[in-house]
Amino acid sequence: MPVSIRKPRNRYHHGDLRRALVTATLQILEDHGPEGFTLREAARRAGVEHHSAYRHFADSAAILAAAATAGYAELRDAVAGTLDGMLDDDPDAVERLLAIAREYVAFAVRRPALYRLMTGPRLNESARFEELEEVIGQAYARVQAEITSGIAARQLDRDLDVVEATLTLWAALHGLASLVVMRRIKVRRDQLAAFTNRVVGHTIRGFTRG
Amino acid sequence: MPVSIRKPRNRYHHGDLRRALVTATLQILEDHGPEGFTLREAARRAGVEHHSAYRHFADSAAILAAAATAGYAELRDAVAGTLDGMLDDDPDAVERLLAIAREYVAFAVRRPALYRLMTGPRLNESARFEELEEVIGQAYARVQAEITSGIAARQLDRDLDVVEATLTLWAALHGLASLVVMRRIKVRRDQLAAFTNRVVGHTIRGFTRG
DNA sequence: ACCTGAACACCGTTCAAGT
DNA sequence: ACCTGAACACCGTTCAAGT
Repeated sequence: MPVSIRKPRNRYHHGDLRRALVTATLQILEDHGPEGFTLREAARRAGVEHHSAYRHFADSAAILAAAATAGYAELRDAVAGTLDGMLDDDPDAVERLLAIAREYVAFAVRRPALYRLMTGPRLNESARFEELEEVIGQAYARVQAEITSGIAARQLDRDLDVVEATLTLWAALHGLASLVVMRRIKVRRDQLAAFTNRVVGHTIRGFTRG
Repeated sequence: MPVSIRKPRNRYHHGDLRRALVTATLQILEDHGPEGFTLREAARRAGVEHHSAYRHFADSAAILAAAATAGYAELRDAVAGTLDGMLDDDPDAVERLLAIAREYVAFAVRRPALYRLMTGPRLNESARFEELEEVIGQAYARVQAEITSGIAARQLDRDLDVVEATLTLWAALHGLASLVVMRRIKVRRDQLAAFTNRVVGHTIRGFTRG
């Protein structure tokens, strides 16, 4: 008979089944793409009977929403990290927006299946998921703040509509990332940053001078 | 006993089951979105036992690919029709590219579920579907031709890389259409054309002047 | 509180016939 | 040639227990 340990680990997930299911979902996405996800497979990888997932999520869409939320948080942090890392050099607004673009596209290429989930039809009725909407809003707000301060610094056209410019950049980033991830645009990895600079540069150039 | 008619209509689909399945698929998309499609539901709407679909399609992805092919053909024709309709007035390249943009976004808004199918993850391994790739290529080629002649007419920057400019515009169109269709950007319908002009205008302005 | 287990109505795909 | 029908291994979700 084995010596019993104090902390009862035999309950297996110790209340972390929620996290385990999200982790399993992210793994499934990497292994089999967004279409490979099933609630049952996630439960299988987490080592529990599939019905257990309903203790932590309303339905299978809620698990995907949680994975997408983690993805947007990573994207938001990657963008913020890059911008914060540039603070010392204080480059101009165009450079900072290009840095956002490179980071955004790099994220999509780094996690293609997760990116497709985050922007794909399975999250269509995502208004249900507050936390997801919030973290998307945070990522968006960071981009808008950069454009706002670029205008204030007179490095972008002072007549620019901030909201519309942010949406324009967002659309350009998503469009490019999406086409690259879907392999409709083929770029070598070591060319990706330069390619992103040139493509998004066209749009950002449209933001300068009146 | 009913009078027999010469043409044996009782075979029900007369060999048009393929078309009937694609039509049914397009209807399902309109009714329930891209996630609502199942092979069995398409067969049900076409009035046949579900297995009959395998006589005409390799698998369920092939039915979706056929629906997407029809969608890209419609998009290609809509864009071409708009451009051809402008021939008399001979407007400049910027105006013609904006017309493409408005038509593209209008198509996506007109057929949101079809658009999401056409650009979504379910068509990921679309390289299998020759006809689909071909019709996408045709739509793409029409856009590239406009940019090429815009450069020749000195209305766009002569140093523009035609391929990269086309990819840039394509990304801008897809990004905008996608965000609108996914309801991440909310625009009133009667504002959509003007909004598209302003958003894509930023990018196209990046194509002008050296 | 958290997880199991059986059941239900689906799904795509394969095998074997029917006409 | 084209469609049916039964079967198989899945799926998400619900109901009812188990500890």
